[in-house]
Amino acid sequence: MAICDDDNGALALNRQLCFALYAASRAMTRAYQPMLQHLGITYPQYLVLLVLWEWDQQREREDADVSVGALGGRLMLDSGTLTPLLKRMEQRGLVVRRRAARDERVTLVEVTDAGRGLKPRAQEWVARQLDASAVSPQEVEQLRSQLWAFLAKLGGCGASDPVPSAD
Amino acid sequence: MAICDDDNGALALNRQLCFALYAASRAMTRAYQPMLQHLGITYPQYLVLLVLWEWDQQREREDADVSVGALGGRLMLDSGTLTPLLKRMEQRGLVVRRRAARDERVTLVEVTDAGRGLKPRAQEWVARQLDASAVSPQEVEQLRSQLWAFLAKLGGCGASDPVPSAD
DNA sequence: TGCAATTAGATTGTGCACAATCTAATTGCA
DNA sequence: TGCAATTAGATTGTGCACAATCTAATTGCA
Repeated sequence: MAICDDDNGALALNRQLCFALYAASRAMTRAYQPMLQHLGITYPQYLVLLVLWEWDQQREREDADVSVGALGGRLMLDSGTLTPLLKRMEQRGLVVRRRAARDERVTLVEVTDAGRGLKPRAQEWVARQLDASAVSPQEVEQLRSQLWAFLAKLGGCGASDPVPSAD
Repeated sequence: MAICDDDNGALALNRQLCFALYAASRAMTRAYQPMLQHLGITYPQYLVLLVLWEWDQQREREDADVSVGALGGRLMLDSGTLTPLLKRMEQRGLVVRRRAARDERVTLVEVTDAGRGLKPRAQEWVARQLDASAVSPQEVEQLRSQLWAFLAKLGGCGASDPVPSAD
């Protein structure tokens, strides 16, 4: 094979990014394992709870219920992923699922007290990890904003940085 | 609920990063779908091929065979993921698997001509995408190096940037 | 106002990830 | 030199992701 290294060119460069994303995402999941195992949930279930915790807090009005579609929109996941995941969470008593009264096609998801109860523990763990971590808040912020800029440019189905410029 | 927004604090910040990584990784996979479907492979299979193409080229000596373990080390995947994946690739004629003669515990993986044949098509597609993309090579490079720095700090099991500082 | 088109989830099937465990081959030391 | 410890993959089981399809509810227009 007398082909020089440049043969890889664009492939090699692009590969670095697609592989880096893939590896970093899995490494992040791995880093959360000790906490998740302790709480008895999975990483995607944790992400669902983060959204539910946030929305649970924000709602002032009684009818601000969360549909499977709204959750999927926020997490960019479809019903094929969420339906079974939410059923498992329901079995563990973390959420309740019920059909909306005014449109029976819609399934509403609500976090239970048990689900809310996991929040302080998660919060404490995350805060401790950030303190102990070699990664500075500035690095986290920079990486986060670059990832969202990248996501937006990938034309990702309505992807928009939930923290546009300042928080 | 009279809890103020700061309640989310570290949780919200950290959440942005872990979710951004998760979403960006899946968005990247999604962006590759048109090509992957055309080639009849999956995203992880594509990553395996990238490694095999690279190593296939580099080997000058006849015995530079790739073990499942070496592949797993490079991709940070274990045998539970790779074994079935490689079997599927073997069934499609993209790779050959055989036991090493000098250590029967080791399984060697080799890319076939059919597997090599996909490379030009992948290369062309990636080059075209990069040209058409709204993302500049500088952005790609910056994001890539930051992800690797982050990966290394996560203490990721021997994770090291394959392109340490310059390429 | 009835019926075609749309919409929201649920279901089905394939392919990862990964923890836990198993099996067979190999090492290395008593 | 025999046998306990180690090592490399393979296997098993659970839980995502997601494309494709299905079903039931709802809309909206002829």
